[in-house]
Amino acid sequence: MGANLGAVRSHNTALVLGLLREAGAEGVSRLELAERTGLTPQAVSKITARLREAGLAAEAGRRASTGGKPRTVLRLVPEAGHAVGVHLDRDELRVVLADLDGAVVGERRTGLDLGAGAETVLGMVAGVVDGLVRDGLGLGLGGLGGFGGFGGFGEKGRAGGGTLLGVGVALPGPLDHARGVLHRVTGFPEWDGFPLREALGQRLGVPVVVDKDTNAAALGLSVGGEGGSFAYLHLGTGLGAGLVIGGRVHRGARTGAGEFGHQVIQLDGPLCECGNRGCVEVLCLTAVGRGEPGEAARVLGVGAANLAGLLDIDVVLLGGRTIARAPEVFAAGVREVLEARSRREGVLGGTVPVRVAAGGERVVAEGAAQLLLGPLFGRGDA
Amino acid sequence: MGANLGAVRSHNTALVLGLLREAGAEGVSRLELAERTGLTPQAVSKITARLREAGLAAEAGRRASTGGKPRTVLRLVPEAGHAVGVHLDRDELRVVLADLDGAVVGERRTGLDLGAGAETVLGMVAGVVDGLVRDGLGLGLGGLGGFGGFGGFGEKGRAGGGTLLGVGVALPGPLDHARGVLHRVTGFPEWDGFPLREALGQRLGVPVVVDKDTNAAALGLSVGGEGGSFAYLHLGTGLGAGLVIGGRVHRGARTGAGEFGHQVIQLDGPLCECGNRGCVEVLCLTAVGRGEPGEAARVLGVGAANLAGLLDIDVVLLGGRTIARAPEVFAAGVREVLEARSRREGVLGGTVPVRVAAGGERVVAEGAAQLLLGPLFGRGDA
DNA sequence: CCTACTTTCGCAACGCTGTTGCCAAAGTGC
DNA sequence: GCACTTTGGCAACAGCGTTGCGAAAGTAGG
Repeated sequence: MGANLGAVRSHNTALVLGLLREAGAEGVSRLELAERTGLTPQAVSKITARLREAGLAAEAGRRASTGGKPRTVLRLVPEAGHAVGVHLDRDELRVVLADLDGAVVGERRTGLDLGAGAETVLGMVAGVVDGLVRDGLGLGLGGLGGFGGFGGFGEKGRAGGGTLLGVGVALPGPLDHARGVLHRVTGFPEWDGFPLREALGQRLGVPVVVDKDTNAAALGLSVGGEGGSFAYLHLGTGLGAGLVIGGRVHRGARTGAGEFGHQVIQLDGPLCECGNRGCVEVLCLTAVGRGEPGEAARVLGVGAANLAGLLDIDVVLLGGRTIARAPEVFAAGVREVLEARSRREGVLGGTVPVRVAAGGERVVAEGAAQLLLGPLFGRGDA
Repeated sequence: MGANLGAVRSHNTALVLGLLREAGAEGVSRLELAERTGLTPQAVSKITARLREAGLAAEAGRRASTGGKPRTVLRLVPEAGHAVGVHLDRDELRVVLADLDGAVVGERRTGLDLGAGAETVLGMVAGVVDGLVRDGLGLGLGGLGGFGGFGGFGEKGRAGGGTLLGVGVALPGPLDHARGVLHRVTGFPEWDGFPLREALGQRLGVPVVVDKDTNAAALGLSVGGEGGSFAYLHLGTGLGAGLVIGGRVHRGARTGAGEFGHQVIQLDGPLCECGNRGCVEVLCLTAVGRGEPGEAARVLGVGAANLAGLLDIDVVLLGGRTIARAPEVFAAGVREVLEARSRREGVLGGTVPVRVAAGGERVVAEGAAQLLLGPLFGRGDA
């Protein structure tokens, strides 16, 4: 909890690295970095010098002069590091290899039966990950080792395509993010209490981070440019939410946050499989089943409006397979409820916007990779 | 956003000060502080030496020996600083004077008509605050001046009963916490857009912080010992919530968070004065009006369960005049809903506990004082 | 082309942070 | 009374961002 000089260093380094990533290929000058961090130009120079020495940043041309020496533009070196993102769904496995920028440089996709048993699935995941890394980075796992702070980016760790930071795994159902232990994957009781993080970490020899699929997606969207606070509502075979509050994923003490599907919005309504009555999920999915996406959107909108009012978020993002089948219908329907409510209540700052999340079906896997990449840029749990 | 050495210093100082406050009259030893902050004992010695020199901390006896030199116990000096908390309600004005510990050392209470106009009310508040400070600290306002960081605790600032840090004002209705501007006090349109922070600050000559009543109460309860994350549900003439997430009050970007009363839990339910249908507030208050507190508690419980599931909070606290009339009925009713839901869903870590908030009717005013005291202990907005 | 000026950015010295090594102080136990 | 344990202050230290200053690299005007 207490801060020492090392903490200052890594905090400021992460901050600068984050701004470099945001700038993308266009780059940023040292003075702009100084302005945006509140640090002195000299401090930025020292920090960027360390980053350049580590191979994480590089000079990339210069700006036009404004009457004096032109500013030197710095940019992130995306190939300096990679992370693997695994989306483990009920019937599908998707694995992506992402560089520091978050850009996908390799992808594998295959069918999967989550019920085939932990060892079988684990072996499958390990095999696909190993193959992808071997192809993408030109080397296998095992010899790479982990990544311990910034010292880890020394000469030794780099080889071929750069350091592999680790593997992020996103999957549905309650789990313990901090310990990486699954709790209860709905419909697959054989996974109860499975220590996924440790098991996969030992198998692959690199750091592994586990999170709920909705949280991973929210993290990915947050790093991808959705600043501030937002809710990602995922409507697929179930309904869940990932919450980003003040730029950080909100998981709650037990990684239980985001139980959006079982918010009750209809007292004594129809019975949900969770045992309650009138949950958003059962109302929404039965409407979809009846072929009434408009009604489903309205129900989803009521839940979204509740959430937006309670947390004062900046934007609502929609995703998931069911949304993908009629994105505009859902977006419009949810938007209408939010607009109507803000009109009546005279909410400050206007209506909360509603959008369909960018990234499509790959959003969860990309977010899973960000579980490893994010901490580099100050988006981690620390 | 960037951190420099001054930031490290004030962060660690606030951390130590916070642990000293938590320890209360019992005190803490330097080594315990070192363990709990993660700092070295020597760093703690330096920090506490500064605090003792500033008059904020003092030695207070020693522990029993465990085989060597006994530990010296340090404690906070509560009289080293005070803050005023103002609870501005629709029909009542309550002002408390609190010391660094948050203990109330003086209180005034009087009837009030919020509709009497801004200038009249402002004059009344200023008069009561000035009288309370004069009696409590043995000096008037004006010569005291503000408090700028830790340098402000120099010899000059202290006089009589110690430094006055400022005045915190809590009141209902939407407002802008950052700017201290009211937006819309329900039922009193003459306050729309009133710059309360600036107006009262100029009048009193000390820093003023403005916040919603529910947020102030939540802050007070958080500092008072409710650690972690919780929701404070306030049921009085209206229904609102104050949210504490990870030890910090969550206000949202526009201070709009906590709109709990108008969460819709009954699609197409009875019309609420806000224009929506089936809000928790209208369902709950009409049940109270019908003389059915049990039904009101059930409705409140459904809303609380939605909130608890969405945010994964540690505890639900109840407060407000309506709760105070039948505290056990409400607590039991809300608890029952939460227990039933967690039983059905098999929520990890058991049921979220429900309690009636400590502090009674003074909880908002005490929390308002914490708007000034909190930042000293790392509970501020920074 | 040369001079004057502006702007960027690195080197060196600095102040301040927490850390480390060492030792005096203040107890207990035999 | 001696040996030992534990606490906590003094002094030297390493590392952080900051400040002062000057070299580098452009533009603008004669």
